[in-house]
Amino acid sequence: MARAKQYNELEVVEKAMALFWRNGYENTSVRMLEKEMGINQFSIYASFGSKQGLFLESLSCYKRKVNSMFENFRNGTNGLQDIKQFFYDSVQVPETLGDFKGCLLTNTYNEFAEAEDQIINTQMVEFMSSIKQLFIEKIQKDKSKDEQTVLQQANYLLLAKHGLAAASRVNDKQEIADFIELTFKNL
Amino acid sequence: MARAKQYNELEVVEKAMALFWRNGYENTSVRMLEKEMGINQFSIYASFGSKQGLFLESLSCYKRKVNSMFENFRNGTNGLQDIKQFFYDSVQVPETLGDFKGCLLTNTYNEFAEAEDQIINTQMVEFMSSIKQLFIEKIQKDKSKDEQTVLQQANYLLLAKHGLAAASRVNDKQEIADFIELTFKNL
DNA sequence: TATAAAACTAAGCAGTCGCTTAGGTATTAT
DNA sequence: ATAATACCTAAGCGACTGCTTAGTTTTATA
Repeated sequence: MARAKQYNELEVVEKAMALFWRNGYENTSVRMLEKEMGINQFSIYASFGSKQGLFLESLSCYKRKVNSMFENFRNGTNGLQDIKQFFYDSVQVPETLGDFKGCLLTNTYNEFAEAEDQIINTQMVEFMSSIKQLFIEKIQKDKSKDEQTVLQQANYLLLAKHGLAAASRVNDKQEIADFIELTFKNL
Repeated sequence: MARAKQYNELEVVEKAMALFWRNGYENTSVRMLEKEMGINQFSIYASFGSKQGLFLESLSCYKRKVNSMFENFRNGTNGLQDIKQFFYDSVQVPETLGDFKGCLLTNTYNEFAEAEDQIINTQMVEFMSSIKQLFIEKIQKDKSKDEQTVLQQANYLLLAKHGLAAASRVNDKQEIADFIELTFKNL
C-alpha cells in the first residue's frame, strides 16, 4: 500500500474558503491557494480536480459554517421576528468568523450573475429560492395577510437581504442597524 | 504637421464604458477593449495612458449619461417622492441604454470595495456621500422630522439604493417594484 | 515637393493564469 | 528487505495579462 495524505481535506478547504471569501473567485489564483492551504498545486488538483471543484467545496464549507444560524432561523416560530433576527445574524457572521466582507454566497451570486458557469449559477439560484420560500412561510404565520401581500413582502425582504449583504461590505454598523430597523417597520 | 486622429475619443470611450459595464474592470482585458473600441492598443495608451485611465474616462462618460436623470432628482421639490422616482429611474437606466446590468458606479463600488486603488476608491466614496447629502436635503423638506430621524432615514435609503442596484442585476421587475414600494411605505 | 510630426500597425516584453507532467520520496503489505 | 503504491516537489505547458517598442504610413507645413 501507499502512504496516506499528509493533510486533512476539510482543514485545507476551510483555508481555501477563507481566501475565496476575501478575494472572490476570479481574484483568487491557484498560486495563492497553494500558499494559503499549505499544500502543492498537484495535491489541490488530486483532491479537488480543478479550481472550480475546490470552490464548490468551499461553498459547501461555508454553508456548514453558517448552518447553525440557518437552523435557528428555520426552526423559529416567531414569523417576521425570526427574519429580522436572521438579518442581524447574517451581518454578524463575517466578524464572528474573522475579518471578512459580506456573505460568501451573496458575493458569489453577484460575481457570477452574468457568467455562463452553469454549475455555480444553479447552486446560487437554488440557494436564493430556498431563502425566499422560508420568508414566505414565516410571513404566512400572520393569517391576516392575503397571498399577494405575502408574496410582495417576501420579494421585498429578499431584495433587502441581498442588498444588506452587498452593502454590509462597505457600510458601518450604524447604517446597517438603521437599515434593518426601518426595513421591518414597513411590514 | 502630422495626421489627425482617425477616431473620436468620446465615441471610443463610450464603447469602452459599455464593455466595462458589462464585465467589470478586472474581467475586461485590453485586448477586448481594442476590439470593441475599434482602435489599436497603441492608440488606447496614447489617448488614455493606461487601462485605469481609460476606466476613469469611462466612469465620467457614464456620469454624463445618467446626468439628466440626476438633475431631475436634484431639482425636484417633492422631497421623498423625488427619491422614490430616483429609485425607479435608476433601475430603468440600464435597459434604456442597452442590455446592461445594474449601475456601473455601484458595480464599481462593490468591485473595488476591498481594493487599495486610491483614485477609484476616492471617486466612489465621493459619489456615495453626495447621494447621501441629497437624500438628507430631500428628507428635510418634511420639517416635522428631527435631525436623528433624518439621518436614520438617509442611511436607510442609501443602503436601500445600494442594495437595489446590486439586486437589480439579478432580480425581475416585479420583485424590484415590490421592493421600491415597500421601501417608501412608512417614511 | 521635401520634411518633420504625429498616428498607425504589429510584434514582442515580462509576468501571471489554470493545469499537467516527470521524477524523487515516503509509506505500506508482503 | 522488497516491491508496489500513491503522495509530494518542482519544473514547465500554452494562453492570457497590461504595457512597450520598432518601424511604417499619413498629413500639414516650409
